[in-house]
Amino acid sequence: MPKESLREKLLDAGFRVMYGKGYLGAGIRDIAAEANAPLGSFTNHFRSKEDFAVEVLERFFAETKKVVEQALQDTSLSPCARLRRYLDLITNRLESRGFTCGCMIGDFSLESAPHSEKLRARLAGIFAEWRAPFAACIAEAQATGEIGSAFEPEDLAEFLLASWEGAILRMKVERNAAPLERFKAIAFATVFQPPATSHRPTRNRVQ
Amino acid sequence: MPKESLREKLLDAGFRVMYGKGYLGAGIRDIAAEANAPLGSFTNHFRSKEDFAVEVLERFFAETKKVVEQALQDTSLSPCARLRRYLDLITNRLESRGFTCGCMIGDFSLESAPHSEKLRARLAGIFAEWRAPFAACIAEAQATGEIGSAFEPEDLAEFLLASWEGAILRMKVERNAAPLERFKAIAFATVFQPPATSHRPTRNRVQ
DNA sequence: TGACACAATACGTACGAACGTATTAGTTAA
DNA sequence: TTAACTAATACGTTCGTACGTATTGTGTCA
Repeated sequence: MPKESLREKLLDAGFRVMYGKGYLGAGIRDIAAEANAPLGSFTNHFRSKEDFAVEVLERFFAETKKVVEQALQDTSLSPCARLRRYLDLITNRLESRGFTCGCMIGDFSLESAPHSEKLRARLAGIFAEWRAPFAACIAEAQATGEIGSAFEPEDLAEFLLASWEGAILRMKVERNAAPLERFKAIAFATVFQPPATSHRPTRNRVQ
Repeated sequence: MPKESLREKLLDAGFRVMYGKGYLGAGIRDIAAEANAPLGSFTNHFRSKEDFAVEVLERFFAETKKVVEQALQDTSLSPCARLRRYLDLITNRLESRGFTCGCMIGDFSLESAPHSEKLRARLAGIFAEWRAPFAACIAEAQATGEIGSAFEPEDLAEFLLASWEGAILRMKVERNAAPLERFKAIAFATVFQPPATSHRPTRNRVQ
């Protein structure tokens, strides 16, 4: 084998730079410099910036999945508490960066979905994959009555993750935890609560 | 007065181009070309792209405020129905663009908040101004019992707008109305509903 | 009334930097 | 020796911005 590859270092650096400055905002040279790698190594390992970004996004998602696992598979907590735990863990991570960075998945959704069909398609897949364990957890909560069964678990999971992205978006402008805490307080006091009345209608179907 | 100014045409074009391609994605030349204006006119009228973007954002917000007014001041509807009407009006607008464009305020929040302190500060102000009429409407709904009073109207308004931004974000990736309809269905069946039980605790305070 | 200075704007062009990408020579280790 | 990779440089384009000049309407004064 030849010299030790800089591929991993480039992806790590790309993760940091793109997380902070977005897809368009992060230049190839910024990334190479952050990785202490020459520009040629980038060309050697990646066909294009777009392909590179897909791999970086994959990395971010892999990290996110770890957090999901950590929170949602903690069977010492009730299903609902597990959901909350996930949001708390993410909150801690966002705080550690001073609330300046949000979620790369959300960032890419807004910024690169119009530019790159490749990224958009992958993002759609990521959302589906992301949602699954949450839907499972919500289904469990519905089975125990901890959450109302008025909506499908998949719809509630989508709602949770999408709205959470919205809270993160607000956080980025406000630069503090208030939008996150507000979301958690309201969501877990309303949507993710036992059914209020006993005469709930049959399960709603989101059209 | 000299020749007819191209300032307005440039702002209109900037609105269209930046709405579609984002702040970084939209080049000065794209905008000038869209306005059928020479590049020099841009320089003549605007100190910088950043300053230009603030004015474009102002334009978008002015349009948004019109929709807010149209929906929230329709006293033929109940307060809660007015909130829903706003979301429906926005849904129609998003549909007319094929769900490819979202909300410029949200887009700029993610994309330009890290780059431009000027834009970030204005965005924070815009959100506060945007929230006010919703908070008033929610307060009215709480007074009539149409919505529970467990949370402050301002917090609920923030929650509504932030989560709605999250739904729009998802819409941009999915390219259809499902995330929007899902949000409306769930939100108005849970958060924006009368208090479920009669023994609600005293009003929660979001920390 | 008419010449003229003025301000505001249009307009074409140019600058320097940064962009993403490509090329080529050199280095390393199996 | 050869494949994999580093390393440096170069290419063509586009970026945001700046400058110099032309053009146009307006107010002023002889």
